[in-house]
Amino acid sequence: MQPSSIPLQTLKRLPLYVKYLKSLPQNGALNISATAIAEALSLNSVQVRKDLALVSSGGRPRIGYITQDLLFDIEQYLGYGDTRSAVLVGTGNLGKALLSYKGFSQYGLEIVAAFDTDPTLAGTFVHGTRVLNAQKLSDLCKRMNIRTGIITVPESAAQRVCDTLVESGVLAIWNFAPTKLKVPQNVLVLNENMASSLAVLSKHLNEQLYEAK
Amino acid sequence: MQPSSIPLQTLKRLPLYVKYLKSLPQNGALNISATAIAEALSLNSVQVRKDLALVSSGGRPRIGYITQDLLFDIEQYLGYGDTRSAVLVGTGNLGKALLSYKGFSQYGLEIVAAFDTDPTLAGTFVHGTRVLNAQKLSDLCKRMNIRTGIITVPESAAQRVCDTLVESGVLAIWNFAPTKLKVPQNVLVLNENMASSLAVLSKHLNEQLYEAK
DNA sequence: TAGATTGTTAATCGATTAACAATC
DNA sequence: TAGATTGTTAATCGATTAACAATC
Repeated sequence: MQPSSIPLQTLKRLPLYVKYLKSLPQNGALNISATAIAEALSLNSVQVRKDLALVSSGGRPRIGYITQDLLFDIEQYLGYGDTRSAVLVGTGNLGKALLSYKGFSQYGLEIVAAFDTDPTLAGTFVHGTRVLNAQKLSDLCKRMNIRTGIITVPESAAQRVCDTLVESGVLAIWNFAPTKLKVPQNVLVLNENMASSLAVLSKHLNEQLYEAK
Repeated sequence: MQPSSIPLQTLKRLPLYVKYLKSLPQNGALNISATAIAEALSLNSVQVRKDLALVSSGGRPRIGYITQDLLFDIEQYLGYGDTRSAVLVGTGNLGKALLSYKGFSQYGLEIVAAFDTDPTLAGTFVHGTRVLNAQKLSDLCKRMNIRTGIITVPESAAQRVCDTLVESGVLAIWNFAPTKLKVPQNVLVLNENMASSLAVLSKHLNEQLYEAK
């Protein structure tokens, strides 16, 4: 497999296709067209065709794709096949919310343990995931070859946690703390930025209310 | 004020500038340069200069901006001045996490009430916010002129909640349910899409692990 | 003055959309 | 066959980055 580089935006849309294909009735039509997918997801049909062409070669004019084959190809591409183990650090409200989120395994991610500095939490379970003392973070990551870390600690602790994760071999970090993490070049940090979203919402409202006058 | 249209990406970066400017020591330098901001946030300096020029005219060569004036201009632009009231629907784990998030008021958003269909929750408080029966959603939105709604209900209920919000005058919806909401053209829906983020993480890992071989 | 920093114009880049030939 | 659907090439669009003159 080539470490081929598809456009980032395409990559982000692939899970939408997976979700839609899975939502189709099992006893429905055998085939699905890019046009139909585009229609259902309110996307441009050329865009969908291009996306699909990048990860599958099963498309046939007039017929479309065999639904199950297409689904397989996309999941294959995304690497959903082999489930990835992840750790979550920080079992505050947001951490708990993520732990309770049922959808992760569907996307090939399994949170094998959660960590917190509060010693009274050690040994407890949150939504079925064991909480361990933060001191054990590095050990467990190394021992289990963990490559993905989710950071849901307060801003003040985020960089320290990040450093520990990186030092323990983690290569991808999903950061929910509102801070810019410093990492080596080979480590990917994905920031979930609520403030940016709020700015977009807020501005839209300003404009709507202004124009309404 | 014009309903001027700055680039979406600029809009998303503005909160980062606000946060950084607020983090500076009160007794520090009076001025700040776009160059310094860019450096601190790991952004391109031309990009920052362009962003700032769009919302402030206080920049002076060799000197930069007066920190407090710049902060005021950005916040002014974002409309953080007048706090916006919002409602949150669905007090599951994610809803609770958002309610506990202290940062909203900082961005001009105040969640005035939360709603849930579970009648046993009615009248309780979650992190200081009152939980009301979902039946009262429409009434309260209309009465309080609520323009922003946050949806943290399961996918199956999301569209129904969305319809109620829109019918009650809400113009901006922050959707955490993994579904595409149908709304009139003047309503903005901002989707918080965890699956897309996971796809990006997952792919990066594939490549890292592949290349490492 | 010298040079750091601004704002702006032009070039580049990445993604979307339009146009269209190929094909089942 | 006719026409729906594919994949691809070209045009457009939006954002980033480079180059540079203006200025304090």
